[in-house]
Amino acid sequence: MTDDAAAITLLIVDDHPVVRDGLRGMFESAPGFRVLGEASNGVEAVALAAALDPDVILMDLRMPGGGGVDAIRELTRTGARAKVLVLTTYDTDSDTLPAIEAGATGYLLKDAPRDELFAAVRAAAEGRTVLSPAVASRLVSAVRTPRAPGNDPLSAREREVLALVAKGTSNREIARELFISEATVKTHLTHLYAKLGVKDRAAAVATAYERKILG
Amino acid sequence: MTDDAAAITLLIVDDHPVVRDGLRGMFESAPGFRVLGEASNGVEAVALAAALDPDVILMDLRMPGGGGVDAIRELTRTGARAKVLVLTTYDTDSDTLPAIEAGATGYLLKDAPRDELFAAVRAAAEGRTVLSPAVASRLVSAVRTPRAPGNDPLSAREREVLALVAKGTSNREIARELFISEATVKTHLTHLYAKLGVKDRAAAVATAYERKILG
DNA sequence: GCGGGCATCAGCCGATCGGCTGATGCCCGT
DNA sequence: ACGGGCATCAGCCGATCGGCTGATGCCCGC
Repeated sequence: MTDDAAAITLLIVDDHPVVRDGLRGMFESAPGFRVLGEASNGVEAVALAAALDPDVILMDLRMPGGGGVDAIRELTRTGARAKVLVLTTYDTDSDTLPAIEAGATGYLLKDAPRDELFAAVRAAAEGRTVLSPAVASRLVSAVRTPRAPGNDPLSAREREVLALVAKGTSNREIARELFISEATVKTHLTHLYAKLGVKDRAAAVATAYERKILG
Repeated sequence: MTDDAAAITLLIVDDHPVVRDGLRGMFESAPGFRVLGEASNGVEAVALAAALDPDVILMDLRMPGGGGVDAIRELTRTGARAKVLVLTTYDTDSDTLPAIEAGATGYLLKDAPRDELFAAVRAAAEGRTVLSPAVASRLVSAVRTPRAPGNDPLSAREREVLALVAKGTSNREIARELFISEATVKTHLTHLYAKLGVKDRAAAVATAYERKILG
């Protein structure tokens, strides 16, 4: 079954051997697919993609030594023929949008059923976009809000709250510090999370440092 | 009562007018004290301290436009005669140790009873150190642990966890990402909090950026 | 004068976090 | 061989957080 002439050829990229084995086994035991190789990080992936010229690359994000997003960007830049199907563990992954912007054809969660995975790979091979429901809904909301989810300036009050958060101040303490209620602090936080495109205070602080809002 | 020749002269520094009024009223209605002036930030405080030459400066930390710690450092550097008594709202304040290092003579919480406050000011005027119990216990634990609570290098694993925290990853997600249990993630976090001298993930991320561990 | 951004507040809820206590195994340096 | 740093894990608990829904008042620009 590995020499099916019409088979869709695959490259598997994941830093976890267990996952690679699982995927390989799954696709090798199904008709219509052929696994050409495996890579354990983004750099390897780019090299192998050039050497093996697969139809579809199943790619994890967040790998030591060459992140997935960078690899996708590189593949896109060099005009690789392969379609990239991102296969990640959590939809909460903050790299969702960057990955798609970088040129990923699809974005699935690892807990997707086998059949859904097969269908997704076939769809990706044809260039059709496949998104898991959670990611899809996130995308529409991102589009619905035309603001660049990154360059939205924070209000003075929001920066003030953020600065205190960076010092390890709790919401209640921030409230007393600024003479407002805890509810208001939470509102400010919710707003600045949205503006920064993050989901908790730790990531907000990190993003703020990256963008020179703090520091 | 404001022209008592033996009165202890005071400078009140706090960004909240309410607090300044409260302190002024408290000390003006008590014998043995004379309030020379008020400042609402650190810069003002340094200037007024030079002009008025008070015995004791009651200083809040965390003020807009010139933080309290910087002001204390400046006063110490210029060899001001005044003793600085830090008067802050929470003992959770992360500036506790820096303030004392900078040269503060005492450190009290604002909810201290009047008499305790008076006694503290008298003690400060004589150069004796006064610490609120919470701060005192923190100090001993800081001394008990001879490591500089700031320069303790993180282990590779701790840095790994911290980097994920900065991306907004939850403990559970980090656990799966690194193939360890959530309990272990929490252990790493507790350790790196101690090493960085912070109390939550947001402050850890901020400190890591400040020290170029991240970014 | 109306929409919209901003700041303020309320209450509920489940999820997550952080503290505490305690334990095991590994490796390294003395 | 012993101590110590590191990594791993458990369970309990209260505190905190973040999401959700909804509301008010202010000010500004069109």
